[in-house]
Parts: sequence; C-alpha cells; structure tokens
Amino acid sequence: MHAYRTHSCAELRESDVGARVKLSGWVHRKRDHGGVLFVDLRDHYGLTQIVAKANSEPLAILEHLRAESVVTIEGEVVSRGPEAANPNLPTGAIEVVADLVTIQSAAEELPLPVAGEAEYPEDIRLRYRYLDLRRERLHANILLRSQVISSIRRRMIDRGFTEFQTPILTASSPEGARDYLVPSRVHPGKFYALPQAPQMFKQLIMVAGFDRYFQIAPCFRDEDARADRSPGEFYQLDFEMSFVTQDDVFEAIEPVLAGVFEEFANGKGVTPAGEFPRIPYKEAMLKYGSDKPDLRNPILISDVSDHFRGSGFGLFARIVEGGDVVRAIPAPGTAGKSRKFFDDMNDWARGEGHAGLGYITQKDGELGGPIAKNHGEEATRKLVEALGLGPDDGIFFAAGKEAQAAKLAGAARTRVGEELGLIADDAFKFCWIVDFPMYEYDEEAKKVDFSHNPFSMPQGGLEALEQKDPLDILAFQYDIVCNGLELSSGAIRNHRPDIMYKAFEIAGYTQADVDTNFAGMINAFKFGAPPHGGSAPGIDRIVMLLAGEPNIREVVLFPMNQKAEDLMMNAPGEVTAKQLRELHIRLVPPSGTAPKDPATAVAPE
RNA sequence: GCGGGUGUAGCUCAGUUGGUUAGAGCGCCGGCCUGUCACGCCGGAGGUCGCGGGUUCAAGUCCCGUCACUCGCGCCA
Repeated sequence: MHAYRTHSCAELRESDVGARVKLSGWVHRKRDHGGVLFVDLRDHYGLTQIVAKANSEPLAILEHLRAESVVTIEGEVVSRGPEAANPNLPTGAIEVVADLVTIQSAAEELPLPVAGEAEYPEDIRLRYRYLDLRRERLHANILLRSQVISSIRRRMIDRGFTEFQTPILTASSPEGARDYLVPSRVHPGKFYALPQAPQMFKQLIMVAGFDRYFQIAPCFRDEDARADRSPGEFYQLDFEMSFVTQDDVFEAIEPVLAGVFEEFANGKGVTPAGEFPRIPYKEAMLKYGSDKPDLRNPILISDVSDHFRGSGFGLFARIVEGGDVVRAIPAPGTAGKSRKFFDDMNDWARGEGHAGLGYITQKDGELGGPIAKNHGEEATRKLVEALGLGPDDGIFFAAGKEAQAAKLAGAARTRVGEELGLIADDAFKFCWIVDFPMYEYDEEAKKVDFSHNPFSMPQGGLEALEQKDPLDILAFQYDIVCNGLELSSGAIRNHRPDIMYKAFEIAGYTQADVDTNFAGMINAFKFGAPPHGGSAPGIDRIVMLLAGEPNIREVVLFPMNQKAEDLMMNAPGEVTAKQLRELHIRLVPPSGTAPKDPATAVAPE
C-alpha cells in the first residue's frame, strides 16, 4: 500500500464499500461524541468522513488533535446507510472506519480558522496566506486562475500564436510608470529595470519575423495599488501580430476573450466575438464620462449646454456662456426618492472635490428642485423631452470645464446606476474604446505630450503629424473594457523611423533623444520592420471578473499588501553590508529615520 | 503625498448620555457524551479597549496627535 494514500478525499463511493483504503489530509472538522468521533478529512480534492470507534487507538489519538493537523488514516470503507448519509458531500454515502492513524504534522492553535466562511483582517490573511489558501473560496479562485490561463494558452496556440519568454532584467525606459531597478554588480552605478511590459521586445519579435507572438507575461510597475491593481507585479496576456490593421487585431482576440469568458462565466451572458462595440474615445467621454464604461449600466449622459444659454438658472448660464459645459445624467424612476437621495448625491460630489451635482426631480410629470424653478417650467419641459425622459425620471447635472464635468458625470452615472440597482450582474459586456488622441496638453509642463503609448501609429501617418493640430491627431490606439474594468490597452505600432522621429519631435524630443532612449527599437526599424500591432489584456483582472471578486488580491496566490509589502516573506527587507558593497551602493536613510539593522548602516566604500 | 472608513479576547462582534468588576458567539484548555456532519452539555483560562498625549472627580466612549489595515484621489507611456 502507498505510504500516504490509496485514494483522494473526494474519491470514495458506495461502490468502494468493503475496501481497505488509506487517506491523507487535514483535519477539517472534528465532532467528538466521547464513544465515537468523526473527522472531516480534507485534501485538495474534497472531504471524507472518518470514524473512530469506542476504545480504539485512533480515537485516543484524534481526540487530542487540533484542526488543520495533517494525518494519514488507514481503515475500511463502510456504507453510512440511508439515515446517516450526507447528501451535501460527494463522498457522503460512505465513511472510513479508522484502525490506524499516523500524525504527519500536528497543528498549533490557528491564527485564522480554515473551516467556515467568516471574514478576517487583511494583514492576518496575508501573513498566513498558506492558511487562507486552504479555504474553499481562495483555493477555488486560484484553481480558476490556472484553468483560465491554460484555456487562454490553448486558444492562442489554436489561433496560430507562438509563446516566447522575454527578459526580466532589462533596460529602464524613460516613458511610463516608475521602474523597479536592479543594481548591476559588474557595472558600478548602472541598473537593470524590470519590464513594465515586454513592449519593445514583442515589437522586436515582429521585426525578427515571427509574425504572431503571445506570452503570459509578468509585468512590474512601481505604482500605488488599487482594488483592481496589484502593487508591483501582475500578469498580462501580451500578444503582437505582423501585417495587421486594427480590425485584424480585434478579430484575432475577440474570440479568445469571448471564448474564455463563455467557458468560465457560469451561464452569465458574454458579448459574442465579432460583436464587441467600438466606441470612439470622445464619444465614450461624452456618453459614459469615462474611457472604461460599464455597459451594463443603461444610463447615458447627454450634453445639455445649449439648453442653458441665457437660462434663468444663472450659474449654468454663466458656465455655458464662458465656454464650459453642462452634462445631464438621467436618474430613471426616482419619483419615489426623497429629497435626501438627491441632496446626498450632491454631498457626495462635493466630497469628491467637485463644485456640486445639481438636480431636477419629477413626479407624475411635476417638476421639482431649484434648477427647474429658475430655469423655468417651459424650458425645463423642453429639456426633459430632449432627453427622452418619462414623467417619473429625475436628472442630475454636472457642470464646469469639459474634462471635469465629463469625469463627474461619469462618476455620477456609476453611482446613480448602483444606487438605483440598474446594473445587472448577470453579464460580461465588452467594448473597445478606439480613436484615442495621440497627444494631450500637459497643463503642468505647459507642453504637448503623448497621451498614451508613444509607439502608436498616428492615424493619417506622417502627413497628419506634419499638417494637423497635434491635439486633433488620433492614434490607432485602443483599450478593451469589460464591465467598467480596463482589461488592456493596445495599438497598431509606429514601425517607421521617420514617423517616429516626427511624433517625438512634436512632444518635444529630439532625434538624439529617441536614438538614446529607444536605441534597440529604432535601430531595428531601420532594417526592415513589418507593420504590426497588438494588445495585452490583464490576466489578473480577467480572473477577477470571472471569479466575481471585487479585489485583485483574491485571485493572486501570494499578493502584497497595499503598501507593496509581502507580510509573509517580509519583503522588501534589509540586506547585509556585504551585499551593498558588492553592488556599489551606499544608503542614505531618509532624515529622521535610523536603520534598524546595523548591517545596513552607511557602507564603508 | 492627500482624503474617507475601520481598529474592543486568537477570530467575528456588542458595549446606552462619559459612571461600579468591559460582555457574547466561535476558537482554546479541562470534564461529560456511541451517529454526528456548524454535534451537544458543564466548567475554565484569555483584555495595554491599536499607541501616545489631553479634557474630566471619572474615558472603550470626548479632543489632539500617531500607527496599522483598507477604499479612493494623485500616479498608472
């Protein structure tokens, strides 16, 4: 007989009755009746009930064993009979009568219980991640993650993509997020950077003639965390294709995403491949107030600036006449809502740092609210009609500078949708956001800068760069969005050195700047580069959506906390003076702090 | 860097207007129990009320500061 087990804890059935078996696993729960004792034995696969009979040696051992201890049980499979069977367990028809118990590892008292579904503090969960991972929900999430990745790989390979690995130690890039740096021992004062994405490598793979590449790629960015953004590191389905237009990229990836979602959506609706709506950036900002709209939310924002020209509501009239905008957010079916509902929304907007959120109420067509009063009955009715609203629909207003008003309107749209329960959670709704602007005006630096990826091909090519107002130039740059979550951004790349130099020139960089900072890529483009493009959907976010988890930590095996610390492994940690010396590094502790470990005190170099 | 929320037993939480010895459930320890499956019953241990300062006759409760966790803003080509 095998040293540890003949079966898993999910395997035994009525048909195994009479068999002599060996099971190993964790003591999930224990029910001690004195004369008889039950143990739910758990492993990766499931639960099996173990019985220890009166006056037996197994009973004497198990009696004093704590939950989560690891044991090996040998015994006979017996039927529980109709009375004692547990229909909630796949193995519920049988139990194993233990006649031999070996303690493999006794558990101390637990900092967090494994059985049950209670919630626990985040830091304890992270410090004892291996215990948290034993729990059903997290265990299932991580398994789902593996299955999703496996499905993605299969689908990409089936569509003719080839998986390659790109370097982890690479060069720092002046663009983009903050880099994680790794000091070089061999080259004093020089550093590697961990890749923020394999961006340049995947483009070079296209130049190398490989045509269709993908990778489940680790990416590293030293930026602060969010609920949907891990600090430090995350994974992307990075892919790139040669000789393609934007449409070809969409056609290639939509079936992969739709397919994976359909496979794991548990019957929820998924936007079918080939039918992902394409929404221009400008339209998205107007109608949804966001470049990552949640299409499950039926509310659409409208620009109603013209309605307030010369209006009796002076505040909005002045805003519009000053060249700014007023946006309307319908609040359908709010006739029954109290004054407090509307005022709370206004308070919320002010709390978010906005001037406020005006509103008009309707009940059976009867108008209410200060804006309606001042704007005038007739003009307000016209507005309501223009928006196509019913007699019980209210309206919120976001007014001010266009970008700010759009942002507030978008946040209000989401909040109204949530408050009114308008967001159906039984669907995954995809869309593309397309036609991003190539450049934007950087108010702080007082100059034109890239608004997204500087390597994107401008729409209209060199001609557009030479002739158009930079702020009017669009790029072949696109995002894929699902349920309000940005899954990825991508682009048709700029593979022409002449267009590249010109594009950078507009953003204030010289040809020498480009040659220095992007040497590898710009040189490669001088020796025959195919037109190419791609994208990189975030794996963690895909799993998050499919697992229905609101926080990305719930789908990562060993996540860091919000401050980018690994509480289990104690990273980041201090290192020895010897290590620092080898790396030619001398620490300058922030003023007011003393190093905890004398080894990290200023290194004598 | 900034703003919001939370912090009371190992864990989940209650704790009134500031007022006697800070409670409950789970877990833990001891005892009882031969059919449970969130087993049950009896008993017990366990507290720097995050930390520091202040107001007060009196602070878990009020004020100030600070720390931890978290959500958001900034940031994220």
